[in-house]
Parts: sequence; structure tokens; C-alpha cells
Amino acid sequence: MSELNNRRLEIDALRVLWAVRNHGGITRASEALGLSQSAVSHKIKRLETSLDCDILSRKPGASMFTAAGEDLLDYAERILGLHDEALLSLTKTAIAGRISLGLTEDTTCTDLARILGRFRRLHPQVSVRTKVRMSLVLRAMLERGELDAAIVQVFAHEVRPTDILLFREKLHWVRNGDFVVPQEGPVPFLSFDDACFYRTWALDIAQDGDLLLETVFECSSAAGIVAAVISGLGVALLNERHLRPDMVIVTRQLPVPPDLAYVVRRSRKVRNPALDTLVAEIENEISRYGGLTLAS
Amino acid sequence: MSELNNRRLEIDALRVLWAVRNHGGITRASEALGLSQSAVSHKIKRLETSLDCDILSRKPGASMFTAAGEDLLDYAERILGLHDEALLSLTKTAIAGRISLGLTEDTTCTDLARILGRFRRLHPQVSVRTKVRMSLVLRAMLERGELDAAIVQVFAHEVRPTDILLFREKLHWVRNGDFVVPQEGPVPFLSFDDACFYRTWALDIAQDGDLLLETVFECSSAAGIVAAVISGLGVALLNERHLRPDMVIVTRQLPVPPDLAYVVRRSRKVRNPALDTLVAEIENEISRYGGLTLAS
DNA sequence: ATGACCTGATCGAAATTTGTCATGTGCCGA
DNA sequence: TCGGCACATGACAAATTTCGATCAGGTCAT
Repeated sequence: MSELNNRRLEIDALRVLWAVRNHGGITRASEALGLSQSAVSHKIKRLETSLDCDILSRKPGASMFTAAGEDLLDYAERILGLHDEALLSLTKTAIAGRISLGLTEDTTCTDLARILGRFRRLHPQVSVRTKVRMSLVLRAMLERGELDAAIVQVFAHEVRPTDILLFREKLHWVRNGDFVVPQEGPVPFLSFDDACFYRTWALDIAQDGDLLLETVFECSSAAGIVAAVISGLGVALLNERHLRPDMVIVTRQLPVPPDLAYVVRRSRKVRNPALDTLVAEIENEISRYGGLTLAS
Repeated sequence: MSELNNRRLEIDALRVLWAVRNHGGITRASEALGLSQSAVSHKIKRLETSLDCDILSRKPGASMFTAAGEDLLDYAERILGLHDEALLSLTKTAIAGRISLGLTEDTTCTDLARILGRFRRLHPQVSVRTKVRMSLVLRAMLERGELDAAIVQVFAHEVRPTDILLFREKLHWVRNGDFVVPQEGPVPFLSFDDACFYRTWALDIAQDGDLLLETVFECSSAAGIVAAVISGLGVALLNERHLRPDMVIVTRQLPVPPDLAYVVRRSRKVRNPALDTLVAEIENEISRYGGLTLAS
């Protein structure tokens, strides 16, 4: 009965495909989706059989997807977007209100952007005001009640029970391949800002240990730090996504940095039904995909 | 395991939903889809259960769909459109060429329009030139090789083996509720045009029988005929889709008109790979939905 | 080279989903 | 009130999907 003619795509299969790309591999995707590895492998296999064409290239070194696969992914993304929006629209209860939301630079180009865009479309009566600041600043604004909620970075061990975990990421000391960390004397440190909590951690640790860090560069955007590292100005604390092939991770001489977590943290303010909905949509997305992905 | 939370739509279910609307009922949809009535009923039921909301209203008199159902249909249409396009794009082989296509007025606002639009998108290298004419004119153009193919109306008994049947439709004599068909003397006839084959049939039949038709109104567009009928100018031959509640179907005194068929008819010209592809896509659509639907 | 190790493919068995047949129910027109 | 029609429902069979276990192929550090 599985005629070649009877070709159809299933939402599930497309979602799997999408997860495979975004998590980079079948095994990882299966974990995120809460399925066994073989189930995911089978699903893709079936998809390939029913379409009578290869989707994953299985060639080491090459891109994981074939041209047809990339093509299909493109459609998958659009179809899934519509699908999820359709689901949400069914449960929508005309909400109105105002949300003041904080974001970090890093989260502006993740799935969050997609979710926010969809939220606006589904709930035009809600005005969403967004501010992009550094995590420490956002936390302070939350405390002062200037924001209803914010997506901030915190150290993994600082996640509160009320936080909603979006994803984790590793933090690394990095340097240029040519740059040599001085055995003695101060280590040149490239820092985001006064308000960067990486830096706070680094300086604290340095004091405890027998390490001297000298902040030789400050820039509040990641692009600047990346450039400074590549130029060999010193060492910096960067999260995984900013690593470049020409950067080297420093493991000796410097203390191991803690893991990072991206969380949605709400202010302690009174009820905000619009925010409740937005947060619910985010949680929904997380449970569906087993966390959000960094790459948009 | 079938949690309420695990909400997802399946392409199949959406397609069923769509068929239910376009064929006007579960039983009809099941025939078109080649499934049993209970299968369709079950599918919709499952969809409702998994979404935890009603989709069909089941109230006699009211619209078949609930508000949520209408909402969902809207998304279904978009999702299915993307889905089908994705499938086609996987098999596409960059084709180029030129197609000269004829359409009747009636087919411009059916699924054909959607298919043509998609075809243009998928094959930008193919130039599609479309002419809208009356069926008889199109047939003549086909004969003369001025068109590569045309979607024309023919009487059901005139369908050729090489034609691709899109859908059938009934033809009726209609009049205004107030208008009385004269027992004797000529019957005032509202005709499309000289080139209208309804009219040719009517006049032929009239000659054979003992009936006199007098063409009192001519207009090449359906809207004009409809208006003339409503104004009580006479009787006309109209296909089902143009019937209006205030029109009366005349069954006595006039001969029963034959059924109509809409077909794709190709010219006898040489190979045209672009046209082959377009025709294949149309056939594909037909087999998937069990014929095309009239309403866009 | 070798062995630990990771990723994905494959197989049989179990669980779940989906479709069919047979039958029940409610509504409408004669 | 009786068929007839359109849909709902239940039981069951068929198909699909998933899982656990195992296997094959590759990478990497020694």
C-alpha cells in the first residue's frame, strides 16, 4: 500500500528533520524529541523511501543534508511554523495588555525571535515593548520592576526554581592561536563591560586564586570581543556559539568557567495575563522540541 | 499516552477536513478521498479529541463548521498548499519552455488557478500564456494549433479518451420564479453567445422536437446571463454553480440537458515537456482529492 | 595498529494508530 | 410513522510506529 505515488509528508517527520538539523545529528535530535534513536532513524528512512530520494547525505565530511534535504528543510520550517501557529490560534483567547520584555543580545537571533513574531501576529491587542541590554542590567531592571520579564543569562548553578530554562551553553576561555598566556604577570583580559557578569566572576576567582587579570579591552557587543580575541589582544570568556575555528580554548592556567543557562525570569509583579500566555507559548515550544535552539 | 498536551495536526487530517468542506459533507468527502465514511468520521473525531475542541458543529441548519473549524480550515489550506508544493519541488527537474493555455471563464476561479500559480512559482523558466475564451472558441483554437492545451467544457458524452476529466456538472434550464414559460409560441432564450455550445445543442434539440426558441438576449459572461434570468427575461441554460436560490429549474416543456464535463484537452502538437509536467501536476491533484472542486 | 567510543543502521517484538465492517442514532420528507 | 440519508460508534483487523538490542563504520588518543 505504500505506493510511491502515495507521497505525503507528515508533520512529525518534518519536525524530526528539523530537530536533526538544529541539534546536529540523529542521536541528539532523538534526545531532544524524547524518542529513541532508532525511531528517529526510522522516521527519516521512511521519509526517504516514500519520497524516493535521499535526504541525509551520510557522507562523512560533507554537509549532513543532501540538496533535496536542504530544500525540504526549507519547506519543513514554513510548514511547521504554520502548524504551530494554527495550534496556538485554536486556544487563543483574545488577550490584550502590555508586556515589557528584556532580551540579551545573544537571544535576539534565536527561536525567541520567531516566537515573539508569532505572538504579535496572534495577539495584536498586546503591545510588546522590547529592550536589549546585558544580563546584569536586565536583572537589575527586573528587580526595580521596570520589566515584566526578561530572557537573561545566568550561571547554571544560579538558576532559580521559578526560572524557565531555555537552553544551556558552555563558557570558555579563548585566545588566538598565536597568543601566549603569560606565565607570570597579569593576563590581558577582554571584557564585555562593567556590567558583564562573566567579568565579575573572573575577577572574583582571580582574587581567590593566584591570578592577576588586567582588563585591556572593553566592548559591550560580542562582535567586538570576537574581533579582539582574533587580533590576539588577550583572553576572553566567550560562550560556545561565538567560538571560531581560529580560536583556541584555554584550559590550563585559568580556572574552569561555570556553565551558562539562558532563562526566562519574571518580575515579581502582579498578574499579567498577556505575559502568562507568552510564557506558556515559550514553554510549549520548549517541551515540543526539548529546548530551544541557538541558531535561528 | 495520547495526552491532551501532545497536540499536533496531521497532514492527513487536514486534508480530510478540507475535503469535507469542499465536497460538502463527510460521506461525499470519503468518496472523493477513497476512504470509508467511518474512517473520515473517525479522523475528524480524533482531531477534535486531540485538540479538545469541536470542529464540526453537527447542528442542522447551521454551518457545518464551528468557528474553530473555520479557523483551522484556513490554516489547513495554507499548510496543504505548502505541503503539496514541497512535494512537487522535490521532483522538479528544471524545465523550461512555453505553454499556451486556454481556459473558460468558469475555470478561472477554481483549483486550477491555484495549480497554475504554483506551477509558475516552481518553474519560473516556463512561460505560461493564458487565454480565456468560450469553450467552442478554445476547441477551434486547439484544432488550429494556437493553443497547447485548454480546459474546456464539453458534454459528458463527448469526453474523449485522451481528455483529462476534471469534474462533472449538471446543466439546467432555469427561469425566474415569476417567469412563466409560454405554452405556445417561441420560448425566450437567454444565450451566452453565438459560440456557446449550450445554445447549439438547444437549437438543435428544438428543431428535432416541437419547440421554438427565440434568442432574446446574448451576453458572453455568466454574470450577464444570471442577471437576465433574475430579471425574468426568459429561460437560460446554466450550470449548477450559477444557480441562485431565487431561480427555478424548469423540468417540463423543455428537453433534459446533458451533463457537462470539464476536461483538459491537449492539442495534437509535438512533445512539450513543460506541458507534460503541468498536466501531470493537475492529474496528481485530481488523484489526491478525487477530482477538483469548483469553489476556490 | 589498536581499542575505546560515538553515531547511525537494522532487526524482531511490542505498542499504538488507523481503517473497515456492522450497526446505531437522529433528522427530514412522504 | 416509515424509509432514507448522513453521521456516530464499537469491535476488530491491518498497518504503522516505537523500542531495545545489536551491529557496522568511523574517529580519536594512545
